[in-house]
Amino acid sequence: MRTVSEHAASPPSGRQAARKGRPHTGRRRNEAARQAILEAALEVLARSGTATMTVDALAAAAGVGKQTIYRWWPSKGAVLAEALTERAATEVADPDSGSVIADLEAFLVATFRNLRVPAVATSLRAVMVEAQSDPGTAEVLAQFTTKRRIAMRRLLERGQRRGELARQADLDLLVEQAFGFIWYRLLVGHAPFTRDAATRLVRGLVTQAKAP
Amino acid sequence: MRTVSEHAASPPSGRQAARKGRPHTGRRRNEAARQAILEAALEVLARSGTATMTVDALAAAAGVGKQTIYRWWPSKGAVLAEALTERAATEVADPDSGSVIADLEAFLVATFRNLRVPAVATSLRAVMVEAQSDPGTAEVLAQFTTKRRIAMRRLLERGQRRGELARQADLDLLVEQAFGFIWYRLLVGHAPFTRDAATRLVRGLVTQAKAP
Amino acid sequence: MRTVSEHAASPPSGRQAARKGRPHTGRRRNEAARQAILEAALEVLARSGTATMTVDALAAAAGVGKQTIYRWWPSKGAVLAEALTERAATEVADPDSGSVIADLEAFLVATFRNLRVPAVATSLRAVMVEAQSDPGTAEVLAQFTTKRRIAMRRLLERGQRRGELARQADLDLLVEQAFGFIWYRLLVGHAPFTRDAATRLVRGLVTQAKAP
Amino acid sequence: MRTVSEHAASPPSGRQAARKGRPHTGRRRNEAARQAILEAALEVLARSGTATMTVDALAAAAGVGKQTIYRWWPSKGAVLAEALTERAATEVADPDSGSVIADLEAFLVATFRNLRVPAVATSLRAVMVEAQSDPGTAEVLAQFTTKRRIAMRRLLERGQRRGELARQADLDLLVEQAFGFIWYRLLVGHAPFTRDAATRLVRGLVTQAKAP
DNA sequence: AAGTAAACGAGACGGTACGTCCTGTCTTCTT
DNA sequence: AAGAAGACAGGACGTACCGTCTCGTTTACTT
Repeated sequence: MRTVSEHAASPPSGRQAARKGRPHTGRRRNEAARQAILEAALEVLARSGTATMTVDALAAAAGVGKQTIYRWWPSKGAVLAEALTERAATEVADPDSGSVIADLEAFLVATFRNLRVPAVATSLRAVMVEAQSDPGTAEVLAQFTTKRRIAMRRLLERGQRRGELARQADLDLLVEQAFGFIWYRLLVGHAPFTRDAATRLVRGLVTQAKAP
Repeated sequence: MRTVSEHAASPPSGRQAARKGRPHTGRRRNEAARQAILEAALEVLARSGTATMTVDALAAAAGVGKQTIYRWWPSKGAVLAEALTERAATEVADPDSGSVIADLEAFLVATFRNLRVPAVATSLRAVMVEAQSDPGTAEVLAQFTTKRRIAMRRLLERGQRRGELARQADLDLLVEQAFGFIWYRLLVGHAPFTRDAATRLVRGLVTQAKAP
Repeated sequence: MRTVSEHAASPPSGRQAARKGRPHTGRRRNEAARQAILEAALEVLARSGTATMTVDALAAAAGVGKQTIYRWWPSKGAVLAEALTERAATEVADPDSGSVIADLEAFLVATFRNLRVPAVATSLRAVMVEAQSDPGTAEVLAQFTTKRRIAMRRLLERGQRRGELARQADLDLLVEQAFGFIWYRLLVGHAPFTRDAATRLVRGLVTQAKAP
Repeated sequence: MRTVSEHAASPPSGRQAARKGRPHTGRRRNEAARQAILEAALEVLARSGTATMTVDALAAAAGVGKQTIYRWWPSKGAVLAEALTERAATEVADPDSGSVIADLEAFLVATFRNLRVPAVATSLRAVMVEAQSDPGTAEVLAQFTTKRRIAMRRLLERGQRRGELARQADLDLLVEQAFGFIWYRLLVGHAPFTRDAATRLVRGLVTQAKAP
């Protein structure tokens, strides 16, 4: 997986193109520190919410100097966002059973289950909050959400190709309705992420997608 | 409309009940200051987003002491929420043309037009951010969003009663899909609130609602 | 005694002249905090030298927010310099026995005794160091040293008026030789501030001052 | 002249003695780098004073890795001290005209002229500052100042032997008064190193030294 | 009219977190 | 092995806000 930090590390490689013969000088990035920071981010957040999620606490928990954080990430939120992205990639699969309904249900049920974990919900909320005032976080969040939308869209496209969904179904709209529903519940908090809610959402989306 | 500040102002009234014979002493609340604060809140926010929305800046912009803010509101977010609620009450219509499609389109086109005003979008984002950490703001936001959901639901119910929508259509789901779509775009910012987007959203919702 | 902080507090009074009718608004400076900071400065420094003399430690020792320090002093060094100035005023007297030799000896013996106290020597060194890179401290140090030079000069002037010293004696030169000797020993540390050293210095200065 | 870096460089030579048959392995010390560092030290210092005199800046200015500095010198101040010592050795003369007054005047006028060069004054201040917290620098400074005191003392001794100065004149005191005067002006900065100041100082010292 | 009490603009206060800077050490690749 | 480059842990810096706490003034009601 291509991470943000790999991207952040790319400028030196970029300079490589400019100055031939100097592919890299100096100590390399410490991968252990990177991992420690990402893990500490989730742990600190889980420990007691947004309040204790300070850069100092993060650095201390990771056993790292603050500068090492600021060297590779534009902000606290960007760290968090990357930590989330990395975990999401390993946790949410891309089901392919041959039936859109089943796939969509699997996808959303798994997502909802994930969101019932308080630490996950808190993390996502925190990233969204940061993104509203910090461009660095906003960018990482944009990448994260885009990746998720693409994942669901691909799932739907398979169903459409198989003729399970109407040819003229507006897949992008469906995807935005689905993730909109999720984030809205996550942020407004008026209703929980029950299994039943997932099922109803699937039924609604499929109904819309099948109609000619 | 019962505002937060009226609620916040109640303790003095509470003391009144406790100590008979002393209905009120001292200077009364300065209504001009209240207005100045609410207006300044929107203005400061519009000026340059969530970042500069500090209590000091708000107080300075309103020409008011900080204590005057903290005397009447529990938090910055509460001020903002009240400012928004007060304005929203005057701006939102409830169209009733006899056709759900027309009504829904009117409702959403108006909403989208509103969200294209930068100051409005910024304000809503700020309230949402504030609500994630401040319970007072969260409550106001909950009231606000509930009111909006009810408004759209009523609109849909009229259509359902008239037989325009399927009897078994999941109206609550439709409402959450709609507002989810809106808030998701507002917060992630990956796509604008074009008129076309509103139309597509209406079409999707109606398709889903009409299917048996 | 007019202190630096009083001076620093003067801008508001200065504005008073500009805007009539507004002699002062808002909470006044907390004199207790000022005292606590000055005392903490000496205490922290005495505790373990220049190393622990950080602004955070100073603030913590005084039970004060960092901002309260930065509000009234341009830098750490300026605090220290003021603390020293304030103490010096109370500790070093202006002897007047009728004999320059006796007075000068009293003055220098007292000064040397003071400099044998490690905390005092450390403080003076620290201020001198700060003054080399921080203009704020430099100014306060200049005031401090000027005051001390004036004190010694007045002592010598009395002797000159009484005819004890040659009329053409270069008093400013004598003063700079004396304080030069002191600071040189303090900073280079090649020899201690013994009583005998004080006596020799007095003899040398008087010899020079009496010669026609 | 035995320099600090020669001393610092001795451990490798020490290892040479220990392990016979392996007189030296690997690359030898780069003399060009040593020179570059010493020159950069003076240049960086002259550029804008003590504030910008950081190890990173020094390394960058010398086109050298930081480790190369730390490999050969115990501290920043030691570099500076060596740079200064090296230069001073070439610049200071020991006048011997046959007259103490003339010699002393020549010595001090030359010294004052040197101190009017901003880069020289800044460097000396920096070393003095560094010496207050770094023992290595303190030692080098002690050597430097001792050497200067001895130079002046020798000058005075010649005069005393020739009978130009009183036999009981306290030469050490005179020397400390002279250098005290100089460092005091250098560090407090209340008055410049004019030619007239040098002359007055000479007159004062000679007056004191001639009196019986 | 005098007294009393609350609200007000102003701004200082104790705290907390921020993002930057520097130090002295460690790591990588080159000479 | 020494060098240039530069990442690392650690820790101080000076700034920005927060929510609270005085100040002296203004306004309104009660005697």
